[in-house]
Amino acid sequence: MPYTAPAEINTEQYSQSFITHFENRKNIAGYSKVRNILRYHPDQIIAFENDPITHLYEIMTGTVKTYKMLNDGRRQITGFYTKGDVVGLPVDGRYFYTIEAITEASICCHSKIQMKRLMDSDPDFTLKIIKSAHDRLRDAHEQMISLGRKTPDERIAAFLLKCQKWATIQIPAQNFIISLPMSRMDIADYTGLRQETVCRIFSKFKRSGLITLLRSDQLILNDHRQLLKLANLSEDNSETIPRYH
Amino acid sequence: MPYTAPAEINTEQYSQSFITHFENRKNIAGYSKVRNILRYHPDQIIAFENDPITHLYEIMTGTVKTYKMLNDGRRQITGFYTKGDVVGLPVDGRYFYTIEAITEASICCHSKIQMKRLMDSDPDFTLKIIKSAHDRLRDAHEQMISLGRKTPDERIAAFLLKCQKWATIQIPAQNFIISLPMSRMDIADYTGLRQETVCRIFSKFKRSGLITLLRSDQLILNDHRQLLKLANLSEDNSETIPRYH
DNA sequence: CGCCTGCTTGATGACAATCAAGTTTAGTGG
DNA sequence: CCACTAAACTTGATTGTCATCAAGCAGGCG
Repeated sequence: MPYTAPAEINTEQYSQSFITHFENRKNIAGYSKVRNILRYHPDQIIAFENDPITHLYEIMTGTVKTYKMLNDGRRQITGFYTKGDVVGLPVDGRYFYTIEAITEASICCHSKIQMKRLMDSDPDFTLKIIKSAHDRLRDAHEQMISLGRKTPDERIAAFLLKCQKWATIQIPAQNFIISLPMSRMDIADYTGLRQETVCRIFSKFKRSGLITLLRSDQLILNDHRQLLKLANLSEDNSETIPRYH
Repeated sequence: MPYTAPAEINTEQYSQSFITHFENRKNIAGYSKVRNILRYHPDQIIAFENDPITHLYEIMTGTVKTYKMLNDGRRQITGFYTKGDVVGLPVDGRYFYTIEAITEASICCHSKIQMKRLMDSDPDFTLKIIKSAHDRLRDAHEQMISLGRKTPDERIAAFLLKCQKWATIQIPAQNFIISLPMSRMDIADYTGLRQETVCRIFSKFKRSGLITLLRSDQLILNDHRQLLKLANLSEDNSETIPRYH
């Protein structure tokens, strides 16, 4: 896959950034220097595994994935990220994952150096950075029990509920139609299954009325309660579940 | 399992703490107030999943594990920790894992409040906190590709190399004998296998000469090169591999 | 010594991976 | 607008592998 440099776009059209998002105010020392929004195309790579860490990335729009690969091509997707998610930490070291855009995505790239400087002057900001690390770590642990101990059905159920969560973030309120921006292969590489198995479970859930498949990338969750029960989620997702009508 | 409060022990006999460990100096404002070393017995629980976060824990001696459980008893061990490892972050929220001692362990408990206060006054200290979060996150991602995409043989190989790393930290230099403080069941719950499968792979590795089993909890790695190749580790572990004689 | 717990080995079966064949969808050009 | 192509998705048939069930073994401790 050829690497094409992402286009730098006008930052003025974006009202949000890492700092405003977390701080709910608009001006901080060094703000404009840090801010740097880039637009990425599907399948475009944002950062490579093992490259030195230079930035942390805040997703503004679109969906992004992180993954690790083995030398023989086996791949594990370690996370999907949408609006508001922050990938990376301002530390010296190398990325232990590749970051790749799934859809068109605008991403705010914060330089590590500037982040460090900002941390010195603003304790609240520092806490937000640590909070984002905590979020990533919670996700990772949830995924570990999924991969290590849950059945394929449970993993897919958990995945679907996660998708719903993202949907409610990107398109707040209403709308029960959930879009899956990622391919079946991506879902398989996230859940530790094969794409055929993912398909079969989707079909099974459809037959049992648990979900409705409008298209291969659009579905409706018909029975959240059942899905939640099946997913065996240990984290409390109740606050993000829209009410039934 | 009955919960018994850990014994508070004399802090004077310990020369190291989170701060001195990371900072290489001995006095920081609030230092003595933060410092609080407790001793835990095997199988004693240090913190429960879903309890509010009150402390972060720095392992001084012994081995500790974190795990998540499903309501039907399935368990995933998400990490093992030894001397120098830090578990937890100074954020508001709840532990998303249970922390339990495997061996006798002395643990420095740093109160979240004090940690936050310390972060305000010392940017270097803050960076160390973030670094420890980064380390935990790297481990988690490595474990995700292990659980999701590696074969049982590869997972055990990776696990054994990790054990060696811990051994070289706890007992620096020489000594090729590696002690496994955890049970077969623990290894199974860490690698996403069953204890019978773990046993079989141990036996297979033994038959092939890859390892020597002195006792069920003591072994020697006879062929690091082969083991590394088999483990398919994406992180660079070369610096922690002792030389052959 | 005998019991108990943890570890090891064996036999069998369930289930997801694999291999293979369709089917749908999206994109392209006449 | 439709024909054609390629890629993504879905379904089917078979196999291999790890979980399961079961039995034996070894070490630790009263």
